[in-house]
Amino acid sequence: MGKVDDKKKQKRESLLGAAFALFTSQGINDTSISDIVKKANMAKGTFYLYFKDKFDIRDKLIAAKARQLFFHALQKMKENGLTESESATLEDAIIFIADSVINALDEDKRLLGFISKNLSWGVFHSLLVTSDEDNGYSFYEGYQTMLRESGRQFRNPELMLYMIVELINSTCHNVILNQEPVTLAELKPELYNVIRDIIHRFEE
Amino acid sequence: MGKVDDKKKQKRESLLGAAFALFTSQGINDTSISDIVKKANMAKGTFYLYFKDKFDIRDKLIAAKARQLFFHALQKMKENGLTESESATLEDAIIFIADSVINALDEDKRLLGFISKNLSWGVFHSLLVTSDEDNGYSFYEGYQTMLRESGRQFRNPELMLYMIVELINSTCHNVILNQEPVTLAELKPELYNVIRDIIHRFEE
Amino acid sequence: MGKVDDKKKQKRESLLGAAFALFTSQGINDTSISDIVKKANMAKGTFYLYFKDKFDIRDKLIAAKARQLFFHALQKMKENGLTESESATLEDAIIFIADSVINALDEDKRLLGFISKNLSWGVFHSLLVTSDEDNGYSFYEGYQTMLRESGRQFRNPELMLYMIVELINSTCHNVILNQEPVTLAELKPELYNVIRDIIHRFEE
Amino acid sequence: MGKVDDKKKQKRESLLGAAFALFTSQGINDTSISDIVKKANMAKGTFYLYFKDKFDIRDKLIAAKARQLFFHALQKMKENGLTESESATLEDAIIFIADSVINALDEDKRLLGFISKNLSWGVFHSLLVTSDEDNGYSFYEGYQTMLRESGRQFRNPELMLYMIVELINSTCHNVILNQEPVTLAELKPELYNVIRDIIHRFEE
DNA sequence: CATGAATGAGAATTCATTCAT
DNA sequence: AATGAATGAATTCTCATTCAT
Repeated sequence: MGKVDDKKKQKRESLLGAAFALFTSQGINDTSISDIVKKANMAKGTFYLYFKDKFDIRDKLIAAKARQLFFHALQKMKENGLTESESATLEDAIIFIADSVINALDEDKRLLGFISKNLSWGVFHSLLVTSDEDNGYSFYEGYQTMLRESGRQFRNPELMLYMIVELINSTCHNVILNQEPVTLAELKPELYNVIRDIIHRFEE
Repeated sequence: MGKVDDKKKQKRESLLGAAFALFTSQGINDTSISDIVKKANMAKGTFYLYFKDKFDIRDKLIAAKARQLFFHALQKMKENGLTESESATLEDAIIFIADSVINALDEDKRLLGFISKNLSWGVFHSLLVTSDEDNGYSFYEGYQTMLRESGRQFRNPELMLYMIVELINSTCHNVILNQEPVTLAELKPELYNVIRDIIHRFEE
Repeated sequence: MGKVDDKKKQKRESLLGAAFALFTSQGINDTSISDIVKKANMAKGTFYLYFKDKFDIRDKLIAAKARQLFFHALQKMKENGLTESESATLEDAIIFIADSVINALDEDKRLLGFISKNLSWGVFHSLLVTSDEDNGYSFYEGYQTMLRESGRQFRNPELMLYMIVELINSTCHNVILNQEPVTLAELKPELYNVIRDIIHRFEE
Repeated sequence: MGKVDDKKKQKRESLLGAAFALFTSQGINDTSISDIVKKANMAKGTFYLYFKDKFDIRDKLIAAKARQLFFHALQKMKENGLTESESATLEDAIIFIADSVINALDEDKRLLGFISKNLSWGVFHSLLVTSDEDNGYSFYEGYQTMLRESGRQFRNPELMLYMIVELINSTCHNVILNQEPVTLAELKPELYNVIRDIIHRFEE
């Protein structure tokens, strides 16, 4: 039984870890495969046993990190019992999740730089629909359940989500990294108001 | 002023043109200084007489292209006489400009790819406040004039603009390039509604 | 003898087959051990249990293929009863064999490319004198028998054979692969005439 | 005037010289671009200013060396006044040239190994028809002149030449390098006899 | 016997930048 | 001002071979 497989998983994790550290500290373009394997204490050839090239490992990393981010946000929401509360609206839930994610990114600016620059809708969407191999949870199902349980009707739920995600992603990036044109504290209330507006607009 | 200056300007333009063609067709990362000077019919050394490096010419290009885009949109608005119309609201004007820009980008997808990937708020902002060396027009002044002439009061005009610009930029990118998750025609009405909401939210 | 030996022989054959397919389709230089074992459905290490390296397996292959070629030619000659015919001269026999081999190579151009590029006199000679492990037949003995049975005397039979073989090999290679400077049909009569001349020259 | 061009020519020659030394001493496959530039005392990048890759420089080398070989043989023939002699036949002339080339290759076995392994008919033919850029001499014209001046008629002069060249090339290779199956001294008379036969065969 | 993960030297190629002309 | 030859560090990727399982 899997002593070998264990080792392989460990190597893979090592490479992912090293790549993440380097990507976030010096940028993807300035990180070479050489850098990654040196940091991971492996031979150069080993990299190619696990990943096709730099972009392959980048994509795997983004997916993993973004998934983690959402997973933590959902867990937090469950812990806070928001889902059971009578008065909590759909808006509250979505904003709670957004706030969790934003706070996490604010605390880890490197992660923000990495994810935000590379998170296209394509990646995000495939992340949504693919269920995690470890826990089998699909975010898109969760989203749909939330909408259903709210008892309300929405026109184009996917577009609604797209606009919310893109708005958050694009406005927070510069605000968190450069406090420009406002601070995060100033942005948040306005952002959440607009999110409420968006949801309202899509309700039938 | 003179023949020499003319020639210099011409060389500079040649380089900018060649770089733009290459950046948009093969991407910045895959374009070398060698490629640029070859396309511009110049010697390699000449490049360094006009630009510091690849990123220098990239930034100059983005600014020029984005400025052009807005300038055309404003011109179009003037031609259509929207500014003189009694009933046209501030919302109408802003959406008119947005629509012009979006349509231009939809017709020139390469330009979209180039600008959208590189247009950070920093670049956009410096573009706003800097007045054009040729015609001395500053977009930010124009924006403020528009707000003033509407006779209405807004809380944080810069943040308002920021959110609108980021929302447009981030939602249109993928929709135009991949028609995902909806087509541009489907996105537009929803997008413009949300823009109206944003403006409404910031009114005092 | 037994199951184990059978399995071993089978593995060896698998490797030889895979190597031949790859050598002839992509060339020896562009074929790696990795490619070979992958095609043979084996682990990399297994290769080294049967062959020393790429050149080892190449040499074994050439010998086997060349031997096969001659063996088929001889069989064909026996079937045609050329050997028993009264009027058939030594020249007729040699040209019959040459023609068989040339036709076979013309029909399998990949084999031609492979053999012709790698068939040095050294390999050919060792092929001649070594008797096949399976059927114990030595070509050189056959050649000598042919000469003896012709009842004629030749000065330097080995050199005579050498010149014939080299002439055939070197002229046919390019003609078959590129039809240059003439087609095979055009070459053949001239070639066979020269072979007759060569034999004549060596007769005492 | 060409101070720069002189330097360029010198660099090119340096690279060709280094490549030839290495190709002939360790083989093409075992010679890397790195080796070549190191031997030529240049930076690696410089190689690519003059040649596309290893095979490009190899082809240029073969052509140059083969051309040289023939040129020397022709010069020698003129010096010996063979062309003016009444009694010298076409056969004598061709064999004189062949002998010159063979002797040169016998004295420079490295050159032999290099040329003989790489001299396909394609290369040889392009060498024949292309006139040298330096002295404008085309070997094929010379060959045709020789035939014409002999006052005799030949069926397919190109095929005749092809067979002679291939026979010489293929038989001498192994004989010179390994003295197998005979020595060069033993091969020569037989070889030249066969060449006479070939010429005779093609006469109408 | 068989496996296949791991190695790490080394190959080809690119490219920004310099500098003598 | 303009040129373009030369540089050489840096990068990606391959591959024969070993060896613990």
